[in-house]
Amino acid sequence: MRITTWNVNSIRARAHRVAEVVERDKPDVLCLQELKCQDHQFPHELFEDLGYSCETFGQKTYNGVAICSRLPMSGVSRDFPIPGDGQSRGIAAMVGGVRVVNLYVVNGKQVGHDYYDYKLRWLDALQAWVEGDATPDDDVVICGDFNIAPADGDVWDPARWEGENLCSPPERERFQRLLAWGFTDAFRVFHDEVGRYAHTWWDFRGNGFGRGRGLRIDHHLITESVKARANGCYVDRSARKGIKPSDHAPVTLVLDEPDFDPKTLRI
DNA sequence: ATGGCCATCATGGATGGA
Repeated sequence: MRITTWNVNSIRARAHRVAEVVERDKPDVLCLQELKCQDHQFPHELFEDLGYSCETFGQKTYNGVAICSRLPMSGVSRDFPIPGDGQSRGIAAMVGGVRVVNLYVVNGKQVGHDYYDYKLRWLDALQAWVEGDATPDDDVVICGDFNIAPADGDVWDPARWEGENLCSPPERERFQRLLAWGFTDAFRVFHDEVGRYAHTWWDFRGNGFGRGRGLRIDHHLITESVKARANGCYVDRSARKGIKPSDHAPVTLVLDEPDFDPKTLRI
């Protein structure tokens, strides 16, 4: 089973780019963030034609998440970890015996901003939600846009980013708290490299992608039982190239494929 | 360089992204 996470930065603006990747890679599960549309505006027909059914949790203009699957989904949850906050940032479903949780973590804007405080509260609520929803013995994958670069090796210029939003100690501590509970950062199971092939997001401004100025902020967190089935995790940098790309690249977790080469890179 | 780029919105400058 392959589970892809991708912040598409508007599904309507990105429909063709998403279809291109999906047709080529055919992931079993596709977790999307930043739909930037309401449920009725989501391109369900496009995904049906590609062989997927989609559960969406949309919102006008901002946020919005969806899980699209080639396999049957059940037990769909929406509107967590802070129900009723009007922000569509969490959706989860059972797929192939795995609890797949798709998150669009609050960006935070800037350390000290109200949005940053909300980010930390949101991450605290996420921790509580996880602890109430699952145990470390369950088969759980939490994936999505975490808006956190966990370590300096995930940042193109750690000195320039030191203490900044996406890299600040308080948010990194919250990421570590999820690991302490029982999750593993799947990408780091298979890759110890730093630099451009370990990044998932590049700023549109100043040709950040072309200059290798990226961060790794999109992740799969997996419990031990899922880790035992994991054979790889790769970033598809090719999706960041070409006409009107998202500023994020898709990241794919590979399960139950013992012949998959874990050093696979999509340049 | 207190910026740059991009998507959205009862369409044009504000908002949010990261």
